[in-house]
Amino acid sequence: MPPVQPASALTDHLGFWLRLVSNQVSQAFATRLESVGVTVAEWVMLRALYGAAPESPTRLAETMGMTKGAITKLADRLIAKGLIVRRPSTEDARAQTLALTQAGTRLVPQLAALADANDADFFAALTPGERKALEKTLRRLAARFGKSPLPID
Amino acid sequence: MPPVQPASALTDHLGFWLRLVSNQVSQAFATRLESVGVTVAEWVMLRALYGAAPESPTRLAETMGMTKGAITKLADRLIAKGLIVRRPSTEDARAQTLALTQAGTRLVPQLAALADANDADFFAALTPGERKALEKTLRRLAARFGKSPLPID
DNA sequence: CGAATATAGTTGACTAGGAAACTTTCTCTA
DNA sequence: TAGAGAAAGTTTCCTAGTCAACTATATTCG
Repeated sequence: MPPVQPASALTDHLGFWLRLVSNQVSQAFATRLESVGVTVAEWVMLRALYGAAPESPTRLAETMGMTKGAITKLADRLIAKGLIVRRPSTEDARAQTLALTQAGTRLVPQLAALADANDADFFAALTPGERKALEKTLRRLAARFGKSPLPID
Repeated sequence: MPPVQPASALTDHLGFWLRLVSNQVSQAFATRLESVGVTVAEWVMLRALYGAAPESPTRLAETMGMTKGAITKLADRLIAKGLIVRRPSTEDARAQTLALTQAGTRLVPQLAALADANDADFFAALTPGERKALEKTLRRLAARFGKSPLPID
């Protein structure tokens, strides 16, 4: 083996640990959602539509941090599952609106309960103080970026 | 709008904030790597091979948290770029080994410098104490899961 | 020893998302 | 008020993964 120049390790970066833990939480959540036949991205869209006026795909794309093309396809899937409906806007002939169906509306609280349980389980190892500190730090970092898209929770 | 049952918001979950910030860091890092024509997954594999004996795809799959199929394709790309080589194992006729080429070996320290810069910039908003606390918390959470795959940094 | 089983790696079918081209409709301005 | 440009959505093509089937070789054990 040739002598190698020093190079920082993957684990030397906070970004690494952030990503590792984030992946673990999301994977655990995805597994829970799977039992209800919903993906994480679907949960995010359903939650975004819950208790809100019908939203346009463009607005959803902005808040969810996805492209409009991705929103079109995600919406198609949720429509196929009967959880949302797409209707032409009455004001703008170009625009569409997305809204929950009754089935979708009924589902969201259940999904929210899964999200609560996942979060509680995952962060149970932390003391309340640590949880608060973590949240504060993360919020601060997130804020540095101005208006950020929602991640896929 | 029908009366809705209460449902926790996306932002009520620590997992949400973790994911949001993780996405931001990774996106920023991906942008830096793009200038060198390397993806984040490629960086992880290159770094894993740096200063180490040749690795088998199976071991890489475990440490990188990807399937063997994904490793095959990722390795194909790095081979096409001339950064790694694949050779049959001398001990096991089924096995392959992956190792950096000279070009790959030369590249890794540059990529590590990009990773360092990305991390420094991103977490510059935190005090040293906060950074330490964040790292400690993340390491603890990560450890709860026993041996975890590397995430895509 | 030889058959069953396990393991290494690749491949193909599929999924989810991004980027950019495209259609339709709207808005703004000369 | 016509024409240029912007905006809303969809569609197409591409990328990067997963999963499961498959081939080839190793290992185990009756």
